[in-house]
Amino acid sequence: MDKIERLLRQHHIRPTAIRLLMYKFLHEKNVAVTLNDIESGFDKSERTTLYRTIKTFEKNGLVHQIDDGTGVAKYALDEPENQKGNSQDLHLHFHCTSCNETVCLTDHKIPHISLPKGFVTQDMNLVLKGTCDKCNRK
Amino acid sequence: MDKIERLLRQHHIRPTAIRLLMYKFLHEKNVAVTLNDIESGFDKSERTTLYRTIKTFEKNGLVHQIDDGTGVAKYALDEPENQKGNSQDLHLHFHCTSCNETVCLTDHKIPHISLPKGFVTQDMNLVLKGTCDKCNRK
DNA sequence: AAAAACATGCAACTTAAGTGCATTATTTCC
DNA sequence: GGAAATAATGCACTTAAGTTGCATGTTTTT
Repeated sequence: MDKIERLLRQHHIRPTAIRLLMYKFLHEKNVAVTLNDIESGFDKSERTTLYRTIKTFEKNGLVHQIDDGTGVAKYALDEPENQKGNSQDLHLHFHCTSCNETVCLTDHKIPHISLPKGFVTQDMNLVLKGTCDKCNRK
Repeated sequence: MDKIERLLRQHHIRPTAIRLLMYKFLHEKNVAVTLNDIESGFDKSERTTLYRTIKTFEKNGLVHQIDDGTGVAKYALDEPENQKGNSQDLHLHFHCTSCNETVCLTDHKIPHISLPKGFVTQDMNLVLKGTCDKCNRK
């Protein structure tokens, strides 16, 4: 409890009730969640607040937004190892078209790609799509 | 003119006036366009029609949709060499955060990526973000 | 030329994202 | 500790993109 509070403070986020709850919520999930997912998990609070909360988390480097091609933004906690270094976490994401879940594959880094002359890369986004381990076992 | 008509027919698309115009429009551009871009280029026609036209093109393998992270779907013509083979065109896209243009880098293929056991990949999406050659020259 | 199939245009709906502003809670500073 | 300042929350509303239903118009088929 104290631990989460300290973590939020480290990121310059005031640890309000909702924020603590949302952090726990995100922490329990091991998949990326949409704002709707979050909303469903919080009967208490209101969409706008949850929206602004996740945006605050994002701005302060606690979560990253994932664009998996479904057209809806998803969010996942930054892993601690990525939080330390200020290097951007260029891990890839896997989107399962069967269960619609998206997971971070944090230990799969995106390979370096050489571009035509004049292009400067600042960021990248790689999403693999297919069926995940859970769905393939069924 | 006839050439485009034949091309559409080859893709089982009836060559109506709007479709011919849209094909030309897409062909002239060398960047991916949004539905809004198309709309702006066609005072004549209506959003719904343009929407359905581009979707018809997509369904019949004439264009591919690109999700560059801006939250708006973009479309670009499939290159002829990709049309022949039925292998999915796994080229990558570059999105310029300065001019907001997105281009297909068709000769840059996405490298193979090995996944954890149980994951089966069917498709993938790689978008690099940064500044393009034109913007860097300015 | 009539029937069938398809394309187009208009209106309306859905969903997600985002903003303005009043109210409530938390810090800061004396 | 209490007042002022700052920030968080909740509600209503707006925007933007995508999408569908249906009536009308056009093309194809026979």
